[in-house]
Amino acid sequence: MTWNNFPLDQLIGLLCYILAMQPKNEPDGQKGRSFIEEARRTQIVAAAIETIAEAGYPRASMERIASKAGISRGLISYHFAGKAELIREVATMIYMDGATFMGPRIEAETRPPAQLRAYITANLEYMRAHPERMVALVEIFTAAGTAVSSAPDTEASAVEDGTLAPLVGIFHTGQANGDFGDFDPKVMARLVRAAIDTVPPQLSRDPDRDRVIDVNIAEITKVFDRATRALDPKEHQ
Amino acid sequence: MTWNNFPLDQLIGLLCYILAMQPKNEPDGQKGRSFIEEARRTQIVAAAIETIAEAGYPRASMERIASKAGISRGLISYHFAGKAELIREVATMIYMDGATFMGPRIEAETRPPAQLRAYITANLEYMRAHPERMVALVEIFTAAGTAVSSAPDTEASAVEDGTLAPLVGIFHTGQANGDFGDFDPKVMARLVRAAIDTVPPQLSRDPDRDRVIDVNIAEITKVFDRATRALDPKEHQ
Amino acid sequence: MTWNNFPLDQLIGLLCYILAMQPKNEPDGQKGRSFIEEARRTQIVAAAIETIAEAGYPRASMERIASKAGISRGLISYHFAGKAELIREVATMIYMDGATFMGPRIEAETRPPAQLRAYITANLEYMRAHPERMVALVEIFTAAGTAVSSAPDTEASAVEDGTLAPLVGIFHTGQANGDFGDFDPKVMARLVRAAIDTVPPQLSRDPDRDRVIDVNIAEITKVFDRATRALDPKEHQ
Amino acid sequence: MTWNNFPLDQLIGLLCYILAMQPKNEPDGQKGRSFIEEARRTQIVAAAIETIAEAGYPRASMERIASKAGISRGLISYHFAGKAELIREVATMIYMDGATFMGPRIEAETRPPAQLRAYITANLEYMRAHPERMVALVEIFTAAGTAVSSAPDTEASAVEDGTLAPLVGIFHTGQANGDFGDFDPKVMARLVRAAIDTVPPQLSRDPDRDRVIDVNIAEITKVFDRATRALDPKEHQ
DNA sequence: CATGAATGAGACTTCATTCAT
DNA sequence: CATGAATGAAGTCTCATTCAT
Repeated sequence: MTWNNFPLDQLIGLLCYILAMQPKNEPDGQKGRSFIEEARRTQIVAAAIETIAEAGYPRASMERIASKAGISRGLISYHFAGKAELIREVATMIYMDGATFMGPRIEAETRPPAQLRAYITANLEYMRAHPERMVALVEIFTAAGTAVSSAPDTEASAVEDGTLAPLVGIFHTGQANGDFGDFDPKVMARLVRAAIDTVPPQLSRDPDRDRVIDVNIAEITKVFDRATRALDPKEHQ
Repeated sequence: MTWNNFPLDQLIGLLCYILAMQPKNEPDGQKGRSFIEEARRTQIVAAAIETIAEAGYPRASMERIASKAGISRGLISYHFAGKAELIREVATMIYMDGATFMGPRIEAETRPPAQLRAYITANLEYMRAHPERMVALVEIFTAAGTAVSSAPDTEASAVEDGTLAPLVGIFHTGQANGDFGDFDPKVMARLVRAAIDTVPPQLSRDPDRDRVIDVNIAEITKVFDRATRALDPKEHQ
Repeated sequence: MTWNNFPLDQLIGLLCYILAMQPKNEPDGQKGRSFIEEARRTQIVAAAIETIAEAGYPRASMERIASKAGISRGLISYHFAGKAELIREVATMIYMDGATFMGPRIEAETRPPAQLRAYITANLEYMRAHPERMVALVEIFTAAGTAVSSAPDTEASAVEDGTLAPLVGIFHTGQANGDFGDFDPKVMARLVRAAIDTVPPQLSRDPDRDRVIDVNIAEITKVFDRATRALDPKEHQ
Repeated sequence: MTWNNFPLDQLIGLLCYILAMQPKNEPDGQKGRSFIEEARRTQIVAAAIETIAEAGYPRASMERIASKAGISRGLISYHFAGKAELIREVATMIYMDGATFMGPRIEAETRPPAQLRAYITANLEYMRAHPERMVALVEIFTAAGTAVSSAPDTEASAVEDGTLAPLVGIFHTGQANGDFGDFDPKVMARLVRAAIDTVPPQLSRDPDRDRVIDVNIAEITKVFDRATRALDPKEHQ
């Protein structure tokens, strides 16, 4: 089982849900987009990330994003059907990039406990490399998340399922082979994500980014190592 | 040391931080308020909680809150100095009520590990009783938190410190007497809170509230029981 | 000709115009008002004067006036048909009181030039005694004056005529007996009033009230003494 | 010393005070403004002047100004950062234009008494040409002046100093060379301005604009000519 | 492909006024 | 006679979006 295939599929599933959240659905998005258009979209998404990370989602108006990108408001509307699509693009881009960054690191491990540690560590290392991206993502998922979700049971749950899928997969495998103890995989996955999502706000507050990352890697991996491992001494180590 | 005094003091410390976030600080606020006024304020706060829980903080406009309460926009302005004061009241009310609910349950336990379990359990039992309150509180602390935080190191950190103080206290005590192992109390407290704050969104999505609460109580207490306890000598190293 | 009768008549004429500016015209106002009612009205008017003088007319809301008086908003509405009537009462009260204060001082002089000096001096001495009243009056006549005047030629002109009448009378008399030179009495009266109305804003700015009053009395009387007196050396002195 | 340089500098000083009254101070404002934008700004400023002159400052809401200009409310916000900036622009525009109009006329005179007459005459001639502008300006400086002034000694005094500076300069020069007698230059300047500011309200009331202007030019110049000139030796004492 | 002018909805607040008690 | 609860209008501002150029 390669990580590259497994979770990326799941992520793409997630992204389809995200994309499906808005009615205006361009044919695919990968099709007839010129080079310039793609470059502009990338530039705008980058500006949006910076703006959201610095000013917070509620203050990230199209105007602010545009001026951060050095372009006009209208140009954003030209390239994106609306603010919702832009935000979706931001989330998608960060997810895809994050998966590319984290995938190999998790794939490098063979046993589920090590994969879990790698998952946590890779997430936080990605934050160390791109703090503004993760800050932005958390902003979007908190501030914008509830604002967007209107049909409670459908979309939001699906998005969550997609987000948690990689972790749930690790837990299932580990429980099957006895590396992990007995717990609800989905609930545990949610706790891991919540723990990881604890970090971006700290990065906004604490200037010593490296220390924050290091401490949290140590503590979070330790917590979930203990929380998930099988209890029987014989099985352990 | 009774829990009644200890964490309530801490919570009041938190509330002072919350109140201090806004300049207009009435002498006490508890003074000459008529019965009708108090009733209206309570009604408006309740309507605000419902609105925030249902529509999310960003969509909880004064208009929506007013119409949920069946009153006019102006009446809210008559009873509250502004939206900020209303939101502060909502947060304060939930915190105070939550402290009243949870205090005795935590106080009933004498040893830190049991206090930690009681803290988690009491939080989630309170959510079972008042799910919309906790949804609203999380909305406020996420959506509004980032929106408000302009001075990075001052307010947000102070509010967080206040929120985490009771847990940090438990951890310090338990580490001192050997009940708990070695970990960073503040980071661990943040993880516990993050785990608990995982639940309100689930309540919005899953109609089977009791099952959600039960499962999460079981899993979260188990996770942090394992994560915090002192290592058995034979397991160590 | 006694000053007491002459200008007071004119002022009452002015006041009738002022009162006529608003449709709601109680029978007379002097009639069936109880003692308590009169006391309340006086108290409210005094609070309005203070509030306007301190906060400026635009900021002098009914709420602020009420709380300055230590009573409720509704009580003002009970005693006055509306804000317009209250403001009219304020203007009327100040005018009447000012006339009572200044009348005898002007009447004490027999020749028009001395009456003019007395008029100016008495006005400024009244400001020294009751600066807040004059500040309030100027506030009302500037900020509120234009806001109220809707029919250009009718009311505003009438009010102005009434205001200037005493001075115009002095000038007519003085020109008839040769004490004054040749000039347009109404225009000159307007200049005298404008000069006097220059002082209240200075009182708001300069804490040394006495110096301000003294300097202005000296300069303004000197200016209009020179400006109005007959030119022929023989007639002069 | 040319008048063109002297008072324009002073006026610019005044404008700096006005501009400094509001925190948001664009680098220059003269920079990259398109032709259309400049035209719209001019149109909006013109509409604001008309509205203020007709309805009075307190009734000159953004809505009224917009509908007078035949545009939407939002468009004003698009071109001006807020109402304060719009009003500042109005004041600035009138001042600059007035200075351009009046400067040469005053500069044409060499001796201070003639300059004073020219100052008064030019002011009133400008009112003849643009009565609504002066009405608006007086409205702003009275109604808005008191509304804005919160710090007594700072802004209001500074603005007043700037306004009076040109006249004070004339008086100082004239007193130094013996053309003027002994009086307080600042107080006298205030009286001259008050006299001039007497005229705009008359224009609102009297349809015969030319007569009003002519009479006031004659009377006001005469009054301050007499009031300021050095006393003839035989008249003295 | 890009701009920026323009709109209109919506949010928060202030305020004068009314009315039941 | 007095209170204070309540309303609704009006005002300023922000913002996403549309559209002519």
